[in-house]
Parts: sequence; structure tokens; C-alpha cells
Amino acid sequence: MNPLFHEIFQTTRDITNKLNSCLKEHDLYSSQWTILYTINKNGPMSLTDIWKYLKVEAPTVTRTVARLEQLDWIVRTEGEDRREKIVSFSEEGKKKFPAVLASVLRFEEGLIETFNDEEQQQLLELICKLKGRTNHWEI
Amino acid sequence: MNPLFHEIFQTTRDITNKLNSCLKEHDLYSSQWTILYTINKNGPMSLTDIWKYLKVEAPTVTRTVARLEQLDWIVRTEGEDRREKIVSFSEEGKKKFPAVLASVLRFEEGLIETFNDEEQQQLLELICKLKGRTNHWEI
DNA sequence: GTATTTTATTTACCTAGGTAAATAATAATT
DNA sequence: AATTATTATTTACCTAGGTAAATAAAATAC
Repeated sequence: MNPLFHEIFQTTRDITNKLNSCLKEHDLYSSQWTILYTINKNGPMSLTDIWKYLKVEAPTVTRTVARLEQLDWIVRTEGEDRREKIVSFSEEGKKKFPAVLASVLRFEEGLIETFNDEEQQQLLELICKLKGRTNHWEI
Repeated sequence: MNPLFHEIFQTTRDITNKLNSCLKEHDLYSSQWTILYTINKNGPMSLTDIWKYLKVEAPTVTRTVARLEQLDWIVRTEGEDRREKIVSFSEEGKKKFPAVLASVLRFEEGLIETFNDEEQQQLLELICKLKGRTNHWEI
């Protein structure tokens, strides 16, 4: 395997693992955090809103949202269209979110602090260019 | 979440998914491919050799190697140290490997073809720098 | 107005990563 | 030599991604 891809995969694993240990004190995992962050940013969302936004398949979101409901971070309510379920913060979740956000922002800051704006921009552009290339591989 | 991290995660998911569909014609998944590639490069290896090389936990390798044995890609033999199991290609696996390698090289080439050497080098360096930062986050 | 199609979600099951603890063989201590 | 510690692998179980198919509600077609 091209060492570039090897490094990219390993780096994302590393980041996910470290993010998970940073989230441990809040009894959360990274994918759970991602959903909380998303509904905090966008307000109440249906499952479809969420998986389209995160570009992940629907069953993955169903599972994580179900777990978040068990843990009393969010509630699922029926939408006007009775097929859809709307995900929003529970009272508990609303209270606890800011502390998690603070932890994660500190973590991200630690990752990126030695990157200047130009380097961040370069990395973002190169990654997006690489992602764009994946579309040229349709079976 | 910082859009940079979001893009990196999404890009690796995209690449893995596309690699999986490229491997489908060979009845393989990406992690299985990674192990085949590794023993092709390094020759017969113990499980510990493999997980240290790939920087993945041991149980993950145990599982994937067991699956590869079921599928008759590899064989596990007892080492001189009777605790360790040595992983090497089966006869079938040895025969089938080159075709898979060719597919994957084509796939990787398609991903990277619009990157010149400087861009590849830049991306590799930025990713490695980012990975290095994860070590500064010890709980 | 009924039948069909589409859409939203879920269920079942696969790979793929992780941790913690069990087991068995080897190495080290005493 | 017997005990203890280390090492290699495995088992059990968690999150986290995927696909395929089931279900139920809504939208569309006829």
C-alpha cells in the first residue's frame, strides 16, 4: 500500500482513539459526540437529516441515536410526517453538553496548535482533493 | 468539529468504501487485503509481527487472519516458540495475490494521479505532523 | 379511490476498530 | 527445581462503519 494511504488511515485511527479517551470522562464515544455536536449546531433533526449531513448510512445513525437515548442525552419525537423521528437534546443532555464541547475544543486545539493557517488550509485542500478523486472510481 | 477533522474522517471512509468495492471481485475486504499485502512484503510473520507492523491491536489481527484462513488465502503454522503462530500464504493465496495487487495498484493510481510529487510529499508530511500531535495527548 | 411507488426508519448481519481478561508457553527469579 | 513474571494468542464484548431486506407512512399514478 502507498505509504501515504497507510499514514492517513493510521492517523485517523490515532485521532479517533485519543478523542475517545478524551470523551471517556463524559461517558461518550466519538460517534455519539459527532451526533450531539450536529444537533447542537443545527437544532432538532430527523434521522435522515443527520445521516445525510454526516454522510454516513442510516442504520449507523439509528444505532448511535438509540444508544444516546438510552444514556439520556437525547429524545426522539414523532415528526409531523409520522414516518420520521426528530432527534433533539434531553434536558440532561442540554445541561451536560457545554462541558463536553469544552473538552473536545481543547483536544482539537492541542492537535492543531503547531499548524499555522496556511498549513491548515493546505492540508484541508489536499484532503478534499483526495476525497474528490474517490468519485472517479465508480464500478 | 473542526471541518478539517470532519473532512479527514470522511475521506478515509470514502477511500475504504471504494477500496472495498474494488476488492469485491476478489472476495476480499480492505483489512484482509492489508494483511495479505503485509505478508507478501515481509514474508511469513507471527501475529505479533503483524499487529506491531500495522499498529493495530492483536485481537483485530487474530480475527482477520482467522477469516483469511477460512477463505484459504493463508495458513497458520506453529512457530519454534510454541506460543506464536506464523502466518504465510497458502498455495491458493500465492496464486491469487498478483491479480489483487494489480487491482489495488490501479485503484491507488486513480486516487493519486492528479497529485504531483510535491503535493504527495506535502500531504504526507502534514498528515505525519498531525499524527505526531496525537502523542501530546496522554491522559 | 385503490394500487403502486417512494421515503423514513429499523432489523439482521457482515467487516473492523477498541479494551479487559483468560490461557498457555516461555523466561526470569529465587 | 519451583515459583513468578512476561509474552503470544485468544475470547468476550463494546463502538462504528457497511449492505440488504423488512415495515410503515406518505406521495403518486391510474
